[in-house]
Amino acid sequence: MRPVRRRYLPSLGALATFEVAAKHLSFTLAAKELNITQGAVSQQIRLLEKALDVSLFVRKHNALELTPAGTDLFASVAAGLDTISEGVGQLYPGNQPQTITISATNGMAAYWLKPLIDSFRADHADVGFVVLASDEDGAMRNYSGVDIALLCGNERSEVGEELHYLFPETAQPVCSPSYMAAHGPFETPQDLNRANLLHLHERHWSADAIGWQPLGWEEWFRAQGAHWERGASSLSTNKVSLLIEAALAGEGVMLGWQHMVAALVEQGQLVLAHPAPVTAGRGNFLRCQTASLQRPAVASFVDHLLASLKS
Amino acid sequence: MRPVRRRYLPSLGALATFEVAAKHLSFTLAAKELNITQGAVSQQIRLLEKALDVSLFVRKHNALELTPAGTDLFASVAAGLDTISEGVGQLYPGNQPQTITISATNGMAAYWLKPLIDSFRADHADVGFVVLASDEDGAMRNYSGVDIALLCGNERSEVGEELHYLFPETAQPVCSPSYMAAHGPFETPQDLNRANLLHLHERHWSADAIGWQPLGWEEWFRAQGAHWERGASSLSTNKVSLLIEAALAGEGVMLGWQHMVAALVEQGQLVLAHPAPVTAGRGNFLRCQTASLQRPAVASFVDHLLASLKS
DNA sequence: CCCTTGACATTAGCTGAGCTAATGCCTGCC
DNA sequence: GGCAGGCATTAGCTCAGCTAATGTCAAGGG
Repeated sequence: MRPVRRRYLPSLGALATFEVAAKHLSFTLAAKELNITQGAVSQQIRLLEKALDVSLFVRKHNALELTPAGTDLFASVAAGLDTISEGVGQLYPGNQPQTITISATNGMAAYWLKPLIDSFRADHADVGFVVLASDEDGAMRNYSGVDIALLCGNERSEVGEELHYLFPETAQPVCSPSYMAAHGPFETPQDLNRANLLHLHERHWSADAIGWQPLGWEEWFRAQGAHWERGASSLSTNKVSLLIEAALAGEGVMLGWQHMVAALVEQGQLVLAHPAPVTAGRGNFLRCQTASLQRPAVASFVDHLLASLKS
Repeated sequence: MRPVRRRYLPSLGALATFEVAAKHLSFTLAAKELNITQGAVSQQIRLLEKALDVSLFVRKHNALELTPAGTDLFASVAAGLDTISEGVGQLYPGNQPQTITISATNGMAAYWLKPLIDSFRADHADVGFVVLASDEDGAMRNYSGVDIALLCGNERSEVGEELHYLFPETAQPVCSPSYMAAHGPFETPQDLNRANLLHLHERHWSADAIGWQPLGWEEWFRAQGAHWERGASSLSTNKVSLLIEAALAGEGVMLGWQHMVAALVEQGQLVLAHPAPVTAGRGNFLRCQTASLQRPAVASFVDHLLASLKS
């Protein structure tokens, strides 16, 4: 049986989808934020325009523009949803002082999350964090005990939780500038066969909290259509931190996840040994309990985190 | 597949349902306004409270009260939906001067709708009305040509339209005060056998625009568990207006639909010959095109009409 | 000029939120 | 004690909202 229309309005969910699409001017990015497919966004917008009997977007090649009607509607829908969100948020007053509990894998926690927390705390010194990191203990992802879980995979949310797509699982070869000076440059993928390739051991991937297909040098060479000669390596470990420290020390070349090494590359501590990436068909997500999101600090942090992905 | 949560909010449709329930302080009345069952409202509110992890209502016997959290949420959700409604309404500017086209049966148009239009125009003198009334022409209900249709039955809305429950189909015996003085009182239903019962002819009920099971004296006596002696009657007509004029003139007793005779009873032109009602298992509805509702005058009139049912 | 890329459009098909219908529970009223 | 009326609950139905796949189109690069 067909849902009833309320307040003479079309689907309120569709209006919220419209708001996200209008914000991004992209159905694809809206789909990512909402964790649904681009086709679902496209269809929902189409049905909304039909129900309202008005065009909201001008479709251009590889771009969207809002129509004047769409611009006006975006303003009022965003304002209306802001009002509603504020009201829902105020159901949970007095949550001070704030502590936010987050779970993540070790590498994610140390090389991506903590810097982000530090930048957040620059403006929110009153908010404390509990960071629960492990590659082995799968229970860390179980989230009755945490506010936010950072996850890799193809996640789904359950009743009572929210899910946000962060970025794809992409890695590139990186090494220290000194290693590059001594052994580089590596102009073709094939050239990396002469480097000391540092390995993330199979045990990392099969650990309980990860449980994914490996994304290592074998996958990298295959993606570039090059032949991996499987030369000797000075290090293979299941500990990402040991790997990164070895790379920083100039020991060799590691495959570095973009989100983990971006800051180090920016600071010049690491350089790209070769620009070619390898991407797994999975993404990184943030999953959060709805109840936690009613706490302003948690909502602020999630906003901060998502905003950081756009800069 | 499960709908995604937007803006960390629970189902926006559920929040809109909550707003209606909070306004009425009744799941039953909210269900009537939304044209869904009371169980659907109850369930939706229960799931909303679970998702928010907060109680919004205190359930009392035959009554609801808003909790403090519910009161706060009601204010913000109503304000948010007002903002969104206003934005949607403004997609259709420049609809001046206003003309509203309404279809109804003859009796409904003459004895209920027109007084309502008059009271509305007291405050909206710039709005004109086209009233299309017929008991015979079923095409009047076809609503590509009308903004609003007043209907009797168990209606359903289609895509692109809204439906509102107005009131049940209930009738009571009425006559003029002079007839009452001369022939009354009628203390038991059986007593009405000695009155001149005025009849709405079968052709009225089988007319194309109505097409319902009759609701006449036979049904009234049966509902009271009394015996109808089928005495002679001075008038039987398929025209409700002729019937009402005969009753006003003191010719006899008619079965008067509450909504049609309420004003005449209030003005003392008619009195209840007997208070017992008969109710058909159907209701009266207002059905309206979504596109029409975007016009402010139409929306205002519908609000006026619905508000009049509460006083 | 052809191929690739990336974003929107569309469609077939799946599924659980949202609904109905029925019934139970509970309290106040008569 | 029985009735009335409103909320709670449940079994079961269905289509809105989604996925997955594919088509279309225009811009950019070789």
